[in-house]
Amino acid sequence: MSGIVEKNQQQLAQVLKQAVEKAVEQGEMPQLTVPEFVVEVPREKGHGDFATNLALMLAKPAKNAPRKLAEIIVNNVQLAGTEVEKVDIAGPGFINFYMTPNWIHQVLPQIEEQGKQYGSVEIGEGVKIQVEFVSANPTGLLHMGNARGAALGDSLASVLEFAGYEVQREYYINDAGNQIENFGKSLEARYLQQLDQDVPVPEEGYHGEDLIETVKNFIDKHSDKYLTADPTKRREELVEYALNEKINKIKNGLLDFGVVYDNWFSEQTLHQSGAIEETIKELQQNGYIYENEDALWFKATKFGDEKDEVVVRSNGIPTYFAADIAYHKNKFDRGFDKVINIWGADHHGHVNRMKGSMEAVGYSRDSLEIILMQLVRLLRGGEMVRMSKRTGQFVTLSELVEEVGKDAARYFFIMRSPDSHLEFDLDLAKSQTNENPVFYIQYAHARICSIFRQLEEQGGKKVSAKDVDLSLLQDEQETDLIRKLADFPVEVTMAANTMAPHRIAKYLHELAGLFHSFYNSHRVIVEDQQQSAARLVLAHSTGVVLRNALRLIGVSAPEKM
RNA sequence: GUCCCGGUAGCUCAGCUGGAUAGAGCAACGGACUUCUAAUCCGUAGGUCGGGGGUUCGAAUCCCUCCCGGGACGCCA
Repeated sequence: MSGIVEKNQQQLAQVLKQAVEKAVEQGEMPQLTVPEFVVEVPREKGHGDFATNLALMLAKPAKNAPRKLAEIIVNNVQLAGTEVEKVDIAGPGFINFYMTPNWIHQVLPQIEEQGKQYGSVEIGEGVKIQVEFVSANPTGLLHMGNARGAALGDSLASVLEFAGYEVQREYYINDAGNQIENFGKSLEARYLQQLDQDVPVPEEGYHGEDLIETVKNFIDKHSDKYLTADPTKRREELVEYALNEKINKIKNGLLDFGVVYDNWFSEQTLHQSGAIEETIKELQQNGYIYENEDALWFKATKFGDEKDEVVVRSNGIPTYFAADIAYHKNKFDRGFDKVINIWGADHHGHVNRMKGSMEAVGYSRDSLEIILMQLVRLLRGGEMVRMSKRTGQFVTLSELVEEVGKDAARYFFIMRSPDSHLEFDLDLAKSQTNENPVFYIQYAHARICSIFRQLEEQGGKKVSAKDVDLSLLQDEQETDLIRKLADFPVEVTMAANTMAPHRIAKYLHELAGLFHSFYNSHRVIVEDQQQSAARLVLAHSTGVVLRNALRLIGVSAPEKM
């Protein structure tokens, strides 16, 4: 189910290879194996529809000038059965192919036929991938970093699915360990404060004011019956209640953001099942653990890391890292061929030892892929919004969605590469003007829908691409748009291969732009029935592709604006 | 000090597994609404791709080095 662009590239690569082999056979070139070469789409329109660097790559092995070799190739290439109309040799030795004017039109019936599936490819071949993202501590609310991770992870998962991978979305709930201890102490302090006791929130605790709310809810339910209870018991009850509330809030917040997980994985289960102990034992047996100052250390340096890392503290409690090793081992045990984690850049020190630990338990370090995202800078009124989790001052995901809407938020978070610091301008995201790329794209879709509403009002009807003379679409704005539609499967492939959903955002923006140009230069519904039908097919196809691409990034395609 | 990410138009960023004359959006300037939505379009202008060296037929892209900005270097997560 690959697109026509890729089909033609593959076909050309094939005939080019045969041309070289034939030339060798006839003694026009010395004995050689055909080198790696590419059939690419030139940046310049004047360089044809496709071009190859084959002759340049042959220069060394064939010991001949590239342009001379290009001539030999062109003389030997068998183009019958291809859509090639003209071949040129240009520049230092590129071979340029010009296709028949209608080669690109085939994509329109293809889009009609495949509908929601158009653009999907099969490069994944059913390989099982897990994408774990957000996994924020259930001790608080989701902040902008989590939001970026949510948009990125969900979109990446969608892209991979569309590319033929079998994908699972997972959230890891850190509901155990040290931070839960602190969480309990913080809740306890807030609880006692509500009951008029003068107890400060611990220095290393959670100072967010949302905990006050949580504790109030707890008191509504249980009144002050834990005021005099055993502190351990009191904290346990508070933690259980609060975790439940927080996780539900996180779930709902993500749901409003269009993110739905296949699995919520609890860290507690790793402690309870003994998986952590077992994993440490396995590491020990493999010789990657040693003791120092009463603590157990993992030999991360054996796997290229800078220093070793504690897995069990001197007090006998395993570290977060130990749980993480057990957790990631568990992922691979579940049969995933590839595991992708999306982390904030502040976790980068964790990457190498995590990968190393997977090697230490018998998996490949390369099967664990970690995408690090850079920070989000929030701007309002041209000024940076300061965010501090410790003081509890930050904009939450829910607040963001309420302020700018799900669509704008999701688009803004994925429109930049994860490597780039994201500048999120709240005013821009809210603005309903041409500055805002989300509206620009959605407007293109709304316009298309409007055309079909108009058509219906006039009593006209849609015609199938198969019954239309598509060769009537020859104007530049028309063919540019069709060419872009044909690129969609290529974009999906690229986005999946490089794990880069921002490519889809960029593609959408370009596609919308080409549609707007077309729309402004041509009326779709015109007197000439044939012409009208052809343009309606084009408009409809554009609508399909816009919807498919928007779906991948979780942005809606409104019919009216 | 070591490691990671970035440095491309006034601003925000694509392009980076090497290809031909480096792109987009916004901002600026000049045009287009009796028309299927002007939330749009058309045009103009804007560049030492951080600096320097190297590899090659060819470098924004790969290698080395330096400079600048951000981040990470805990028996925290």
